[in-house]
Amino acid sequence: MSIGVFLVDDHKFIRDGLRTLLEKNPAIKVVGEAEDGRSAVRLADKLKPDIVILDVAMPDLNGIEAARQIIADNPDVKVIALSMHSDRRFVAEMLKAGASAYLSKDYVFDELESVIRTVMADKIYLSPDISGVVVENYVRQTAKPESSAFSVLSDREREVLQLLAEGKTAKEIAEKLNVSIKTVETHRTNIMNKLDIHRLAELTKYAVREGLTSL
Amino acid sequence: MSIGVFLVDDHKFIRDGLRTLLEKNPAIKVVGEAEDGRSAVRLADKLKPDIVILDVAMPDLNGIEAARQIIADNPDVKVIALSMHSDRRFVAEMLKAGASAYLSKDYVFDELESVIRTVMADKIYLSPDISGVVVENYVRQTAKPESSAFSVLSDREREVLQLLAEGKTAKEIAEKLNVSIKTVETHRTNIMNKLDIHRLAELTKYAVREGLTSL
DNA sequence: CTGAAGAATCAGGGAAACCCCGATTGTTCT
DNA sequence: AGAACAATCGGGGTTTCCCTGATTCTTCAG
Repeated sequence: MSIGVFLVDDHKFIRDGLRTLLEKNPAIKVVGEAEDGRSAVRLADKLKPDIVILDVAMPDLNGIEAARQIIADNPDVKVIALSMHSDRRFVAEMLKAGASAYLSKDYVFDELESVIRTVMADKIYLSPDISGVVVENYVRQTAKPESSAFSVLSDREREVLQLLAEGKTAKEIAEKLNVSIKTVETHRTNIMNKLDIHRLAELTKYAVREGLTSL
Repeated sequence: MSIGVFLVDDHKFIRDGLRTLLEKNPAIKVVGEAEDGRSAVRLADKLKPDIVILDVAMPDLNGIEAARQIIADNPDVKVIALSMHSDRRFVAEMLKAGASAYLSKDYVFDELESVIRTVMADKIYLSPDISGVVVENYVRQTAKPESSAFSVLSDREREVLQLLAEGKTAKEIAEKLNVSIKTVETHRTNIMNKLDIHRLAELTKYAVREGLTSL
């Protein structure tokens, strides 16, 4: 039986590239695609893939958050994270979220097959440039209490923060999340209190720094 | 008679470093310092320096805008721009603003004296890594119509945009600029219309991309 | 020189955001 | 079981946002 792969990336040409690459291997079948985190979470439940290949930075719901939710819903799925940059925070958080592999896009086309073999064997795969980051972080792990959004904010709050930083109004967020405006406003207030940032502009910059949204 | 130099940088340690460096030369006298663009403009009028050494990225009023205003008020002054990065846009805009020199901070300590000699002789000085950028830009100048904030927005609008992106409210900006809140709000509206960006979050990200503010 | 265009200034008014309350439900951890 | 926290909603008041319209002044081309 073939390995079902689900592709999630906001750039179509990358999805196409991955699909082409993967379909050269008859043991692999691409069962679906998504271009943002939210639909990825939704589709993952339906498609029941063996592997999700997931971009770290995406609109609407970022890759880390999406990974968290996908893995929570489907404990057996293997998540392979793709990233443009080898940003420390992303790597750490992705792995905490339960990803099985993290590779920078430069290496994707060379490594993808061996990555899939590795994760299917329940092992962790890191591309060469990432391993360094992980080790380095591991070494000085005791030094920093690792504050940042990912520890202070709850999942939902990070989600709201990302949408806020993408320019959505409370109303739009409420509609998207299917909750009341008041709920979103409460989240916003709580976020601002937790971070001690009371200006939308500063919040936006914070979100960019934290990788919750891109410029 | 000695050459009067006015130092403008938001990092004290850089001002200190420059001062130490400059004062080794008896022909040079540091006549003052400022740590943001707005006070730089104000002080430049009083101090009447021969040379202003100006950081490109600063809070409140950025270096490019400050250079524009300082040169407008004091046509004879020589502006030496300092920059962390050799960003194309900054270089181009700084030179358009009338700066006499542009050097990346890596080179400051080696070159500063010869830079001062050069600009005092009414010549333009570019540090090695910058010259390349300028030439490159010159080569492909015909290609791009060079849109970006610097051509669409008026001086005042850029100023307001920067303050907005720094998290200031309309009220605070109004106080700082000594105009009515309504004026600032109109500027904001005009900015949004010109850029076709109608969300503060997106505006903030735009300002960061354009280098009007930093993360 | 004159009219058009742009820049800077300000006001009114409706929508949205912000903020301080309080409240319920469910989970999790001690 | 109780405490702590997350997520959900509501009331109600202040402030900010944002759009429309309007005036003055400068600039610049015809």
